[in-house]
Amino acid sequence: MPQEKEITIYDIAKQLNISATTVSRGLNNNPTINRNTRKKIHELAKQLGFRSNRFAINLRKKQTNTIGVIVPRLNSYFTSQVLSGMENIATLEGYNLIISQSSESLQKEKANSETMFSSHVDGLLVSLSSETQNIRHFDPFLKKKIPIILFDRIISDEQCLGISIDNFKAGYEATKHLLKKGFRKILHISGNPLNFMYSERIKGYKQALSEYNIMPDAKLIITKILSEESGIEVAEAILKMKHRPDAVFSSNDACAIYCMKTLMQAGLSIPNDIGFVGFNNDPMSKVVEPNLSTINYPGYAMGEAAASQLINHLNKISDIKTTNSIILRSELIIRASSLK
Amino acid sequence: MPQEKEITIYDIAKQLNISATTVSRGLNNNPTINRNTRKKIHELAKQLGFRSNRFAINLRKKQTNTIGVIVPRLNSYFTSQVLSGMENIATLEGYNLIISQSSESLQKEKANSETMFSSHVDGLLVSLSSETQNIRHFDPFLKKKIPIILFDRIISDEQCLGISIDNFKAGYEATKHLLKKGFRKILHISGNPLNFMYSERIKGYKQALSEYNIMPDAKLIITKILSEESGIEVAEAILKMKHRPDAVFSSNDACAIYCMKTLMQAGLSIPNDIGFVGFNNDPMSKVVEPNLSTINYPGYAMGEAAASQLINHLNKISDIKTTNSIILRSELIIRASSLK
DNA sequence: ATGAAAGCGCTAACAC
DNA sequence: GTGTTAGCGCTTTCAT
Repeated sequence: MPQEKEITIYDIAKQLNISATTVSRGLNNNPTINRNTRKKIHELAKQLGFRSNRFAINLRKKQTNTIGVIVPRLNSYFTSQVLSGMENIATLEGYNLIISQSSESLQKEKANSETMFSSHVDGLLVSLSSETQNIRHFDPFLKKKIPIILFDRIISDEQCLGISIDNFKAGYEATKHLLKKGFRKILHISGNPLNFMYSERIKGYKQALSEYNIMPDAKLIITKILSEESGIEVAEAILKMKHRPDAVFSSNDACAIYCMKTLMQAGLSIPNDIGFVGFNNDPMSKVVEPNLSTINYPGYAMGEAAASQLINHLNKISDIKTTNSIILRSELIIRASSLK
Repeated sequence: MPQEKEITIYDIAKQLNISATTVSRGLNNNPTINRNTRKKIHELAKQLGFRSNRFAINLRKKQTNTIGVIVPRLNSYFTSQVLSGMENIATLEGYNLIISQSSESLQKEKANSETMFSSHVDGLLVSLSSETQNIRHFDPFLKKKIPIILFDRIISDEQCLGISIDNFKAGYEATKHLLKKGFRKILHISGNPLNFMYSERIKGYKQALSEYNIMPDAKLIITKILSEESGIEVAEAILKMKHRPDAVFSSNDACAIYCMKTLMQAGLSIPNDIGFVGFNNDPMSKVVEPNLSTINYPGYAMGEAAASQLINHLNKISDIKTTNSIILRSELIIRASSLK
């Protein structure tokens, strides 16, 4: 199979005895070009197997039709949902996605952003690493008016649109639900509260408690990295407590599930001894027995929203700057783990 | 914040009173350039906020440092593992990943491949859609000697390296294990057997049976799309059977789990009434009770292997053509669901 | 309705 | 060790 030479608009021009300019215009369906000429151009292009060279186009137009995506980790169910939503919109709109993960490291996030920058992405979709406290490392993009949309793990910033759920409301609803079901001493497993999304959930948790005249107890708010292991650790801590909580609200399903399982192994009954509500609606939450009540976190919708907002902005259909945040609907899913 | 003009090597050249060529060489650390000059160039570049224009480079070099990835679906645990492995290697080696999903549709797979083609990816990493029976739609790549590596969902092809596990062996080991534990009437839930990976597993299943002098029974091999729903359907079918199987080997964990759960709800005991082995080692398999025995499917390692093979080929360190397939180690993980 | 010419930013051959 | 020159493939003035 011989390596074929790449066909260019000049090849088409030569064969048709017209100029490259005309070919270029014809290919782009510029209406100033005669219908007939256009048709001929398209036909020959197809016949010769012409494919336009994106790099020449990019070089000229200074636009790449590429969107950069940076996520904390690729190997999570939530991320895969988000990417799926983004990919659908991007493909539909003729954009490519280039994707990288920060592995929850600020340093890697910076490195990724540099790569994205020198790849001249048209826009950026970012979910911040857990280490990230500000977004000054994205300033080069902002300086060049390259739009950035933050999603899920966001930081409030004048320049960037943020897309997330109402974490306060979610935390409030989860806690309120447990209270309604008669649970009173509710332990909360949180991620790093320096992170806006976790601090909001804590606020919601406290608000719900206050409505039942319960003073939040600092010892009942445990900060963890929300892994399976930390779920087990929390369970072990609970087992050692003199006055055990009667419910747990965890900011993550995996953590909740392994906590539950460890407690059950120790002989406790869920939800009778301890009720549980998780967060994310991971597929695991429907598998564990009893099924875990949780907050549905709309990953796919979030991916779609982020991508279409960005593309609309790029196409000047809308302007990110006029909106500062978009709140997606999340909802409490009540299952057996919180029904005494 | 004013939109800054893009800095080019000419700007650097002018300020340093040297030629653009020297700047280019200096930036690329070409040793023919004086150490001192190089240092000056790098310093000024940094100071001016210079970023090289990939498109000019690509246009010249006809190489994009971009790898295209096409997967059947983005929103799966396995895929997310694979991508994570690929991303790590690619970033390390200075390659970008552009990612798209076929949604198990041949037509979308073709469309994706065209986009990748016109994006001039340096190479392609593909896991085929369930509809795909041959890879002729990738011929344009092969004609241009753009390397393609197939992974997971592969088809045997002269031109492409395939990376997968030994599906025959995995099917054999899963079945053999059940037989060893005393199960004799083993139902197998398979994906579409036109697909090589599933047909191999079936062969392994049959081989194990034959070693125990058990004739495979066509009614005990059920072809499904391997979703949660099909797991439930299979369970319902089993409940209606006169002579029920005493074990199930499912080619997918989710399917196995929902089958198990449905049977348990109907009062059957796992593994005493029916033993179970799944496939993939999904996180769910460690959550369900009893824990599901399964085949560990090394997604992360597969992603790494595929990416590094491709990059080595691109860097002429190795040649894909000399290898035709790479088999990754998979292993049986024995848990409670198959221990009578 | 079409074309000529210039240039996007970079690198590689060839010179010195 | 460094510079000159040409050209990658395309689009976009400005002409006609």
